[in-house]
Amino acid sequence: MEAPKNYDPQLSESKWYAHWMKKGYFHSEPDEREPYTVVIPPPNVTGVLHMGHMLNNTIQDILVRRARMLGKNACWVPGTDHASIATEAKVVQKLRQEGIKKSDLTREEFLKHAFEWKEKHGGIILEQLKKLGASCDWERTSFTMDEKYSESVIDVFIDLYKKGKIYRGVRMVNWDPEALTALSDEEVLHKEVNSKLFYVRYKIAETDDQWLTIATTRPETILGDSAICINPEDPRFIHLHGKNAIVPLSNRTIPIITDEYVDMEFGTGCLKVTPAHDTNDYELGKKHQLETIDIFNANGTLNQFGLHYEGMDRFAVRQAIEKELHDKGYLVKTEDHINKIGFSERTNAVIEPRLSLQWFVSMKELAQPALENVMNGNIQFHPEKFKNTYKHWMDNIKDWCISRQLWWGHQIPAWYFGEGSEDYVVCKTREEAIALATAKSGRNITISDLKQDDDVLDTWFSSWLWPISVFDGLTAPGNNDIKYYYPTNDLVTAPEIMFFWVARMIIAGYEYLGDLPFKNVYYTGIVRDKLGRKMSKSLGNSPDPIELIEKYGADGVRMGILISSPAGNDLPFDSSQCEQGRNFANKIWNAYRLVSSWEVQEFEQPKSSVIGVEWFKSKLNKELNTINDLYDKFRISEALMTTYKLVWDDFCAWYLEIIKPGYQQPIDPKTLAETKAFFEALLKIIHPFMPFISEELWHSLKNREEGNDIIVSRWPEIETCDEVILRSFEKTENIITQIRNFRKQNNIASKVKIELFIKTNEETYDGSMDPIILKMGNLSQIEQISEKLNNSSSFMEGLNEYFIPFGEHIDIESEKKKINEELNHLKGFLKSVQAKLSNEKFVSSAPEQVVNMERKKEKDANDKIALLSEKLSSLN
RNA sequence: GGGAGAUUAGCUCAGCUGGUUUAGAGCACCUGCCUUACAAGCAGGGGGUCGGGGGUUCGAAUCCCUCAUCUCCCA
Repeated sequence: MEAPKNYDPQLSESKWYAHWMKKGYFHSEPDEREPYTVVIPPPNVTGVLHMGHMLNNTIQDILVRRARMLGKNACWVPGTDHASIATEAKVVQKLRQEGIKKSDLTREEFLKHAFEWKEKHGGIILEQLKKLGASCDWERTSFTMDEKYSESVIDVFIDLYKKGKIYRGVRMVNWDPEALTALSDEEVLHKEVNSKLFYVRYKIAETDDQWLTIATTRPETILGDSAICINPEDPRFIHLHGKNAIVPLSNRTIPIITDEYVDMEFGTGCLKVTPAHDTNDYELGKKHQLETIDIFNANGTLNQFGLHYEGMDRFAVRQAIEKELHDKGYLVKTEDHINKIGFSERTNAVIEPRLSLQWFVSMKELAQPALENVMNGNIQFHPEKFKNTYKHWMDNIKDWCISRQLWWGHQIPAWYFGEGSEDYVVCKTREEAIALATAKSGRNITISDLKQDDDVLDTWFSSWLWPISVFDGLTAPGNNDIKYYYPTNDLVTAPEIMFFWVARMIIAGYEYLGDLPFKNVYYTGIVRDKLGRKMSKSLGNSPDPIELIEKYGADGVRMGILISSPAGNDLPFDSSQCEQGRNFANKIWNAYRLVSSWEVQEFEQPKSSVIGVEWFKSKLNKELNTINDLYDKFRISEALMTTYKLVWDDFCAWYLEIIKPGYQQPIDPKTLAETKAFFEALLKIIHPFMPFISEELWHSLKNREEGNDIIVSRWPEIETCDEVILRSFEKTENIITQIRNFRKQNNIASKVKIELFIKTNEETYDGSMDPIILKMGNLSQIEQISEKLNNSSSFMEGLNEYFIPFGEHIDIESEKKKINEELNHLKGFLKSVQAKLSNEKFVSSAPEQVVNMERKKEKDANDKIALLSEKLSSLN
């Protein structure tokens, strides 16, 4: 049965994916081959596929498939991340819809709900990746809360604690009043916001009517003020040194202190100090031993220190207090002001700096090898510019707050046996805890005396072990997998999580295995919509990837998303790009239809086919070489573009047209065999980008033995490439284009045969390409002549002149115009060349080669101008 | 406020260890074609002086300075 005109992706995709799965091609076990390992950036377990995943996983699949074809033992480990805060937020929300409050549940009950949710929604994203064609080793699917995995997380906590790298302490942390947890610095997004600057006056103590004015963006925190601070150098406020001030509304007396920290230029030069609610104020408070008055509850409402505002939300209080300050004469004025405010990455709540007791990892020392090995190139970033960002962060690395006041995650293995700040032990089990606590306290501790820390660990405290723990590298050290697959090869991820994840994996890699976790990091860009906005669920501007796949085919979408996406660049995505991908698939499909339609008959290979084959062999090798090089440089989208042009332009538009027999004519066996061999090689090159159609046609092209699938075929080897024939063919293309141009300008149908005469002025002309020109130009003959041919249209290629005899309706004027345009161009060119050559300094100081080149340009241009001028005069 | 990067055809990007022809590609666009592989196609074509200014050099999109605009990271 004849193949349909258009390629239908639906028919091949599920078929071949199932076939690959059945054959176990994605599964990897250690063997004697060279390993090629990629670990997926684990998506949130309850997430759904978005365009960012599509880009990211397409790139990984391309790398993995190519490595497999290069004969490596390719292993792509998939999995999901428990994403503690994001998942917990979703579960809490879902429970709320059912009328259940988290606070009404015990930890165990809540976790039961969470696991149910995970069972129901977890892993949808992995199923979606299969639609994309991702060749992950699904037998190795990991989850950051798997038993072994969790064990390794806890082990690492204990180990770092024992090494003194983890400590517990009261610090100013980023508090998310909505999720009711602390966040790491990296989880806070700073945004510019229009706000107001409030000028509030404070009475100076023991005076009747002396005041000072402060400027603040947060008037509600007045109730937590512990001091007023001025710059000691500020001449305006010398009289305030050593005095006290009265806090409005609460009427507390607070000291006026001096510190260089205060910017005399900003606001009024008087700063109110609220150590409990601002990071800088906290530092000031510590320095000057100020009282710390925390006026907020955990959820952002005011507590008893908030006086009559107790129980109200912080933002409501800001409005109310503005009014009260105004009514009571404390508010001097307000001004519009733009400042940066921190928002929770997950809940988008305004972050409240809050003093609390948390666990921290001390990072400075741990970070050293991770910094060095990126800077010295042991780990390579693509593009390299991200090294700068990385270095900047690593040089200024801060301690990492790892405790989260959540339940979904790895519960911190600390056991408390008393109220004292040191009354705890860190260990794996309750039994160990009893023994340790007994020893530490010097009294007999029983189970009922022990309470495990309620908090869980930051999600990234488990993700940073990903390349190690998916291979059980910590719980079963030195096992075959970890020995074989680690270090992994390439990591493909977004620059946004360079600090969250990439940097910390590198740190963990060196700390725990003494080796890098991966050799290359490929940073993808952010997928944006046409308007340049980041694609997000809340904006609703992200197309559903699954719908795209249904519409354009997985191959089409893969190509569409990759075609204009160099590493590290944002990708403005428009679904019309997938059309290009779909069209390409269709082009390949039709090339196959053509090749498969030919009848074979025994006869001698036409001269044009002999040359065509010879040329394409060289062309294929040259471009394959380029493609390999681009892969090595991680210039994946350029490798795709090169492949696209090789297939569409060189193979379809040129090669197939050259060897194509006339309508209903047979083809000779030699040409057909060679063409099929080319087609096979091309399908292999296409396969990493478009796995489905390449597998489909691989089987259409030939009956294959069981197990002879393109996915496990060998990547084409580079053979020699004849540069001479390539250059000669380029000229031939020009000649044929000129002939087509002549036809078009003179309205001569492509079916009508025409004659071509050549006057050769170049010695190298050997006529070897004539059979191709004859066929592609649809010529009746090519004849060499030694004199100009009158009454003809002509063009030049190099210095050779080509003549096509005039038909009846040739437009001499347009012929002249054409020649004049070319002359003008050449004269302009010549002028620029001569300008250089007449410059003595150029001739004396430029390298000889360069000067000679310019001389040759000058000669060529002159020769050509002479020939064209002559031609022009012959037309007159 | 500190740091990094970018600015090349309508769009997305190459080119940037300075010199192989007065800048390349894909898409989009324009013109003509339903020429029996493909109109999801074929053939042909137009379009930028490389963000502005200054400098170094025999020579700059490519190096330096400066201004402008944008993006990202950090505080």
